[in-house]
Amino acid sequence: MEDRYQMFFPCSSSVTKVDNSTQCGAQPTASSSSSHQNINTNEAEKPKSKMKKERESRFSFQTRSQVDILDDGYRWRKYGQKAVKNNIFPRSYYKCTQEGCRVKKQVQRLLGDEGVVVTTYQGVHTHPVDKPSDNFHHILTQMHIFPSF
DNA sequence: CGTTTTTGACCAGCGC
DNA sequence: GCGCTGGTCAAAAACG
Repeated sequence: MEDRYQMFFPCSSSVTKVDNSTQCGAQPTASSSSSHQNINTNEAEKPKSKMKKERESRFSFQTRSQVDILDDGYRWRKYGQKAVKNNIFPRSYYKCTQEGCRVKKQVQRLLGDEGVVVTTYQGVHTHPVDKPSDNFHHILTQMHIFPSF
C-alpha cells in the first residue's frame, strides 16, 4: 500500500523564494554558510567579490507519514536539531554519510498537521542508492529538482 | 568497539 | 550595534 506516503504540493513552485514567515511549505531560510570559510590557516582563495553561495540545488516536498525519517535508500547521519519559531516541532538536520557526498537534508513536521512531514534536500548525490526503496521511488517520479539558478 | 544520536555552544546573517 | 533566529560543530552518551 503506497498510501502511507501521500504526496501533495500546496506550493511546490514556491520553493524558489519565499518569505521567512510563510506558512505555505514552511521553507527554511536559504542562508547556508556562505562565502566565508572556517578559521583555517589556508586562505588560498579570498572571495573578495560578493558572490552568493546559493548554488546548492534545493527542493522540498511534503509527505503524510507516520515516521520522520523516510527511507530513501541513502544513509544519513544526524548532525543537529534546532527548534524553529512558529513551530512546536523541532527541525532535524541530516547529512549523507557517503564520503565526498555533501548532500544535506532537513526534516520537520508541519504545525497544525502533525501527520505531515516536510523534507528538504540540498545538493545532489554523487553515488547511487545503496538500498532501493519502492515507496520513495514513487515519490521521486513526482519531485521537481531545482538546479542552481 | 565503531558508528550514530543527542545536546549545548558557537557563529553568521538579518532586522530593528 | 545589539539581539534574535537559524545552521553547524563537537564532545559525550547511546546503541548495535
